Amino acid sequence: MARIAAEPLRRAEIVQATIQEIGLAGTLEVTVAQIAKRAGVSAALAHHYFGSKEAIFLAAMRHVLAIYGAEVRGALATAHQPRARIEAIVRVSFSSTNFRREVIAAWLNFYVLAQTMPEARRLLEIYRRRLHSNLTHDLRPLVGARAGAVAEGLGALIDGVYLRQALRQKAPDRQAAAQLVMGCLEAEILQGASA
Amino acid sequence: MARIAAEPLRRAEIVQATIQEIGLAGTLEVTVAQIAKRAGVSAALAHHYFGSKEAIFLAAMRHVLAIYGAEVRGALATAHQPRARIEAIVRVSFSSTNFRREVIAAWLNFYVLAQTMPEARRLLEIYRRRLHSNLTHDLRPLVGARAGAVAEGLGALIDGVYLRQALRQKAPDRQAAAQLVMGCLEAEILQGASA
DNA sequence: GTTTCTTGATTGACGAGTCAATTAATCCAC
DNA sequence: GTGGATTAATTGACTCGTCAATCAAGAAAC
Repeated sequence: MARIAAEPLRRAEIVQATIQEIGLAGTLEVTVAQIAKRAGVSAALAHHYFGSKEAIFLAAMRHVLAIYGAEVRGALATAHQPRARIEAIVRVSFSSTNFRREVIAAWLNFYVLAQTMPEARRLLEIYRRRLHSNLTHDLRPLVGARAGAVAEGLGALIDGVYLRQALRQKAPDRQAAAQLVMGCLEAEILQGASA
Repeated sequence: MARIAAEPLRRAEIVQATIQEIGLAGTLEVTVAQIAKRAGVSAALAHHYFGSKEAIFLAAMRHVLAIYGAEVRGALATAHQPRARIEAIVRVSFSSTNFRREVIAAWLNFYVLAQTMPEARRLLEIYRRRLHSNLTHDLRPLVGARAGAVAEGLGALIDGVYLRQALRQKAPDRQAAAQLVMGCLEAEILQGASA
């Protein structure tokens, strides 16, 4: 038995390589051989640990979502006012991490996967529910009972703005993206105040 | 020479079959043979008319965008008040046509394509510019100088809401989607009035 | 000497694109 | 009108390549 557990290490390397290859191709049309080569192992080993290509993709998806989740938690840890916390979430959603080529490719392809792979759809649902829950919590003091509905809108807006920035010819303008979303939030808060 | 021009007819059939196959697979991982079979022709003929699989996909993308554009024009033709015109655009974006399985699959996969195929990105840009221009035009009377910025936000919101509705487990709630977007519009108008 | 790690080799299948050949419609010269 | 020339429409068969998954067997650790 190899003393140090090789399995977790290899798995991580393969997941990392998968994300990089997806970023390079822009597609899920990457071969297990390419992934394995980048990870410095044989294709057979990748199959040995994951069982199938599909499982490799799912592991990669979980990894990307986990990183996003960790970033959000990190940003929330230092923000305490409701508005600041919402802005933290928005900024993380448009962080440079999330606009790296591989991450963009991962998200877009996960949307495609979610159509036909129940597990992929489930993962996406989890991401959305957590975002919704975070937003609703901090919106409550700002817009009261409308918090849930506004969170729904803000979540969709974040996705939409991300999509548009990700597919621009020019480099993404993260500042503008955040401002657009925060501007919409201001409008919703004002409406709440005047209603 | 075949009297009746067979080419346009065949091309249309192949494009139609392509969209259906993409919808069925959820992916662009459909073979030319599958497409051709559904269109009732040989794979060789598809290659003969389009030259490559990539060209077939682009033609399908153009077709989906053209239909969307036509629907928008149709809806705008009967709406004359600014607010009604904007609502018409929103409703068309969430029309049952656009939530058909094939159309959803087409859009999601075109996003993926746009990362690496300049022509696909260009087509997407055209769709966005037209949407932006339509919205800005009708927003002017409602929010004045902020029309451009608000149009940007509404456009992104439409995309985001569409994405979320398209990937829900449950059937898309078109009514709720439209209301969410229109609600956001109201907030923006109120903000304009109070500023 | 047993367990884990690792791979080369292989299998069995599929797929994009090419090509030569077949069919059939249209034209034109007479 | 008629028969050959022309051109478009169409395909089956083929090429060359790829790829996911399997397996048996080789290292290496304990």
